[in-house]
Amino acid sequence: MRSAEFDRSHVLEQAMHTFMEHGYAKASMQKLTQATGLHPGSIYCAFGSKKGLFIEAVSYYHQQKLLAFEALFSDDQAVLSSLKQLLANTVQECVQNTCAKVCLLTRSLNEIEGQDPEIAQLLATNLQQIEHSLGEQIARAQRQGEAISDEAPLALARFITMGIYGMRTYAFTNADQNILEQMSAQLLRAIQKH
Amino acid sequence: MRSAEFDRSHVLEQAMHTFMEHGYAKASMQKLTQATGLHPGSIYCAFGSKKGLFIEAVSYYHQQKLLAFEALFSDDQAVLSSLKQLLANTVQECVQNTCAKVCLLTRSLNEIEGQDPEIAQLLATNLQQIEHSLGEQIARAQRQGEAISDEAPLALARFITMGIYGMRTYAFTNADQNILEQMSAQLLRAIQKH
DNA sequence: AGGACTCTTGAATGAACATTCAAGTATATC
DNA sequence: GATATACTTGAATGTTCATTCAAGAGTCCT
Repeated sequence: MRSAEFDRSHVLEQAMHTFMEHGYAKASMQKLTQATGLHPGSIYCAFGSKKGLFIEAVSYYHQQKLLAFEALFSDDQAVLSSLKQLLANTVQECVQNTCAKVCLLTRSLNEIEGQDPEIAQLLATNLQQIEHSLGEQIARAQRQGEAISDEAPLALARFITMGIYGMRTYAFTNADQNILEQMSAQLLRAIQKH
Repeated sequence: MRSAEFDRSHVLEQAMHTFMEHGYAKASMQKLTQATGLHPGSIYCAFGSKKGLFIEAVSYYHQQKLLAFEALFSDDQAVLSSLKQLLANTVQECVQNTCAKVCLLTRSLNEIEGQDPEIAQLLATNLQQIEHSLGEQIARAQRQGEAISDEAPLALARFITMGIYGMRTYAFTNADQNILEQMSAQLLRAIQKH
């Protein structure tokens, strides 16, 4: 026996950054071997293929986003203020000048469309899971009497989710923090009671 | 002298469809020659490169969208009803099962990020032009006393634009017509007077 | 210490890619 | 109809790509 010499999390972290920076197609194996420090053979041994590595990197990204979401929406805090923070964090990501400005899930979903149904399905499922969690939080806000619209919580969650997707694409045309903050405020207002 | 044997508009139309279906990177010259009926040499003679062909195909797409926009927002009609129709048309595109479901501009913008600043700039400029036209229409609606929020027309136009971008990405996760129509209604409500 | 097992290495492989160009072909002008 | 001037053709080019694999090296067990 002999255990693998590399730290799987660290490799996935680097691969994730490479895919975020270059997209799926343009993240060549050469870039991936440089970023991860692994040789081609090791990547194929550990992940099977470039696609396999991508799928694990996506899952790694998704896991991180889920954890951040759960940390943000802790039970002892108003849902609306957590939501406001979620949008503020998204804006902060969008105005970065690093690969952190992109959402690996939404960017890859746009790229992969019509190419690989298996990857598209994985991305969609991951995004829907976050949307679903958001729906639960909005339902909680309604139960707790926060000043939120009495529409179906899932409809409100979808609307916010769509808004975040839209902001991410919008930021590629104009990564102006003030504009993105104004959009966040408009989104929040749209789901509040008035 | 001898005039070109192919119809430039027809070639751009076919190239546009190929880029919409496969994205920029995966639309290989082989697929492009098959779709357009042109041989590689002819494409390079007429458009310089794959990138040159893409840029012209994007401009062709943009031109079409601008014409459709102007036809929709004719002067003798309430802006809000044209806007409603614009969103309904977008939903119809999103639920198609053909390449017509994607917006070449937003999809390419997501794909190209961090790869080719020249193309990114072109896409952003084209998208901003439509956003700007929408802003003018919203200003007109305000002047004509339609039941629309009295926020800055550009801010409202940005919000709708963002919403459309969001719906397009959302549709990749769940192309349900009812859901997309509900989102459209939520977007419209958010910019109306209340 | 020796042998068995497994992981690592990185050059080699073949496919797919964008691009070029010399030969071929059609048109226009005189 | 001859010549010049384009446009068309598609095989060839060189590059880049994902992937493989045989040789090498490390680790564990007896």
